[in-house]
Amino acid sequence: MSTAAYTASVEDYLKAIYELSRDSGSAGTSEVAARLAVAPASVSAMVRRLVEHGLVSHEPYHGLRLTKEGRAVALQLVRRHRVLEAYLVAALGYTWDQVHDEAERLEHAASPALINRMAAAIGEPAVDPHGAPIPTAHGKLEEPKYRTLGDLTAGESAQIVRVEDKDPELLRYLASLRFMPGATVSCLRREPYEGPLTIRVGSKTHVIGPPLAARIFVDEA
Amino acid sequence: MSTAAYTASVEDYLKAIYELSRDSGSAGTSEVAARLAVAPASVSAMVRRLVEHGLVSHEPYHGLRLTKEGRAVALQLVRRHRVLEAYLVAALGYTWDQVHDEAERLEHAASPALINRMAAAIGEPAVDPHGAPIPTAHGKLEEPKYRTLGDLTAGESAQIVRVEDKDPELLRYLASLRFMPGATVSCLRREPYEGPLTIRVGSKTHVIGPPLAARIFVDEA
DNA sequence: AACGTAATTTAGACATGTCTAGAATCGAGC
DNA sequence: GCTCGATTCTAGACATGTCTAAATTACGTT
Repeated sequence: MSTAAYTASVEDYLKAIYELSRDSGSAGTSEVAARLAVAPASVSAMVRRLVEHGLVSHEPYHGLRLTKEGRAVALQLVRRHRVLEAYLVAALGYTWDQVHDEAERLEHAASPALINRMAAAIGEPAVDPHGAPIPTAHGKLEEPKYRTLGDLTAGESAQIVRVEDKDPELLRYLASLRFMPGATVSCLRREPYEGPLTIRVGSKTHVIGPPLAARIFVDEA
Repeated sequence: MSTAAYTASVEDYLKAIYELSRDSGSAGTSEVAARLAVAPASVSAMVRRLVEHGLVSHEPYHGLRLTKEGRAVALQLVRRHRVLEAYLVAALGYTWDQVHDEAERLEHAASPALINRMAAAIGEPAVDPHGAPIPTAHGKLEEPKYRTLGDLTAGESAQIVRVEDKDPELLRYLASLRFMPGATVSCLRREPYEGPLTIRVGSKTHVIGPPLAARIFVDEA
């Protein structure tokens, strides 16, 4: 519980650990260091404090896990971030490649009340502009594991539901291809040996490589 | 010029010095300390750094002045603060007593681009919800010195143009009296020896003391 | 089972911004 | 012109969050 106010750094570490351990269950020191662009030693130092505050459990040399409290803090930050992104696009005319950095700064300063007002003003969206689901004010979040565009077999159709959100250049490229959440796509061809995929979206076809295809998430059409 | 990014603390000090020296020409160490709720020694330490960065000039024991660069930074912060206040009221349904604290946190995180979008979205207001003028994106600000409600002579009428903005309780009280920018007021009576003033606004009359009257600014009706 | 590499942690340093305690300075009143 | 009280500055300490360099641990390979 606790309404303790944590520093921006503490929140950033918790969010990083949350996102890294979402798939693998736990996060490694240098993974966290890489994501936050700090030295591994800095992570060790911070982790000591996070453990003291009961936000993280740490088995030395074997990884980090969030406690219940740590996860709650992380989810509130994720909510603030995603609501801000959605609001900037829906209410202030931002494009989806411009919102990540702005939200990254605002998320530490915006009060929960402001976030709730913003969410209400744009109709309580369920996902952010990149298709990432928004936790509720009570910290509930369902984050389905989708297949990626690279998992489609030739001839298969699907709907784009989410894309990776951190790289503005990637987002501009995807927008130019109309590879955006809601779009229906068909896999026309798959070249063998990890070769390129031919994808149709609308009336256009594009050839993309597997690394890009792995960053685009799809669901049943 | 310089697009150097200053820390939130540095910006806060510059804003405090700006606001304190606006009237008196220069600001004292303990005035700044009181406004920022820090010890005078902390101000001395910070001032040393501000001088090194060319943001403040300091004649030891005799006060602080902003340099051109320091004033530019302060004015940008003032702009961010006042645009945020105006936006929260106009676009998100905040009341004028709720916006100061929220804006105080957001002002350090909001980019100039966001501020400009917010200002555009609500029609480029000239003043914030308390009547304080908003500096332009280029840092131009005209801050007239108004008379106060306490300066009115009996029988005189005027228009409220601005009120002090930092005390939420005061703002709620003023709102309950309809003492808000735009309202036309008449001074019906002034009791002698710093006595209370009888003020009419709309169809109602209120009796207020000189300390309160001094915090309400008026102009020709 | 021992080795070597990679990951992790510890040790010690630094920058920022804060504090308390005490020294220096100013200026008003005598 | 001197003294006293208030203001301001300096000195030294501490908390947070970061770094580099060096020590430690884990684990796959041999």
